[in-house]
Amino acid sequence: MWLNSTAQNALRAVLYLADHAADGPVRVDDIAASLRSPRNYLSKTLHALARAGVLRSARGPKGGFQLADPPDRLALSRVVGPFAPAGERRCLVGRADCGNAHPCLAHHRWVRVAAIVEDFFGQTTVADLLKQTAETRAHST
Amino acid sequence: MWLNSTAQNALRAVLYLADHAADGPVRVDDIAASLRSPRNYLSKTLHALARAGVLRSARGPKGGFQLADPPDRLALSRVVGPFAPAGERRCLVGRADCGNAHPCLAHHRWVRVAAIVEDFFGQTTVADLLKQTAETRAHST
DNA sequence: TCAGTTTATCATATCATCATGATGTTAGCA
DNA sequence: TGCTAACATCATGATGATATGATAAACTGA
Repeated sequence: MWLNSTAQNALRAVLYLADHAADGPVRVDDIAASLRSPRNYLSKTLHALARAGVLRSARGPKGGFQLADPPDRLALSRVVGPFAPAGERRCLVGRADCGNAHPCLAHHRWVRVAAIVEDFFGQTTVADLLKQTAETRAHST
Repeated sequence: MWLNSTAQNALRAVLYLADHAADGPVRVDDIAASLRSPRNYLSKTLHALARAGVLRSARGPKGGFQLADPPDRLALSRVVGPFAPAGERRCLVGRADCGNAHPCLAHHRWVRVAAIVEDFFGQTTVADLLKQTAETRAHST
């Protein structure tokens, strides 16, 4: 819905890595198989995350990808940001000059909603999502 | 940001039509010139809105487009909905089977945010946005 | 150093979206 | 009827996202 499929894959891969943090570096093949995601395309995506400082990558035997920071230091915006369209504006109708100074008709109502969404990505960490499962498991058990 | 450019054009065109409701049918050429939007592409977009019951279209002299309902009966979701990707799911990471029964890791936190956004589109009407300008004008005058 | 493993990257293919131009279709009016 | 105005639609192309396959580069362990 809100994220393009590349960003979705990136987020799923990061969650997978966070869940397998204890295993050390994880190979692209393993992640791709688990997510049922195309290998080389995922490789490119993960490499972009490495460039963004979200992951660390290592080549050769014993190589693979792992988180560069602990999950509670990793906000979703850092995972998803590298895959957002370049000129991402905040105007609902796409006006380049829309802002508090020159608002479009929808601006004042829309900024409030947009802020909530941005907060979600900025405040929620990967650790929060993993915690969520722990709670769910506690309930369902 | 959140809407593709077709949906943005649709919304801007509808706002334009609501603002010029008194003029009777408005020609595509006039709308396209005002929005600086490609004529034929806009025509296709407006036709889709007509099929969706948002607009009425008439061909020939004295023809053009106009709103099918009063602006206060026209929620933004009706304007924007016809241009949302078909399989639009609500799962943040794109899992088809994600829901309260089989939640993905992000589900519980994300549904709250998604609901707020959906409320915005469902509750806000075109009339609300026009009203907004009136208020802004009142302040700035 | 050499062989094997794994990521990095390039060239290319595919598909949907966005867009243009040409042509078809319908309505009003003399 | 026939002309003109206006929307409707078709064929085609441009662009960017998604994806595949081949190859390069780097690391490990022997």
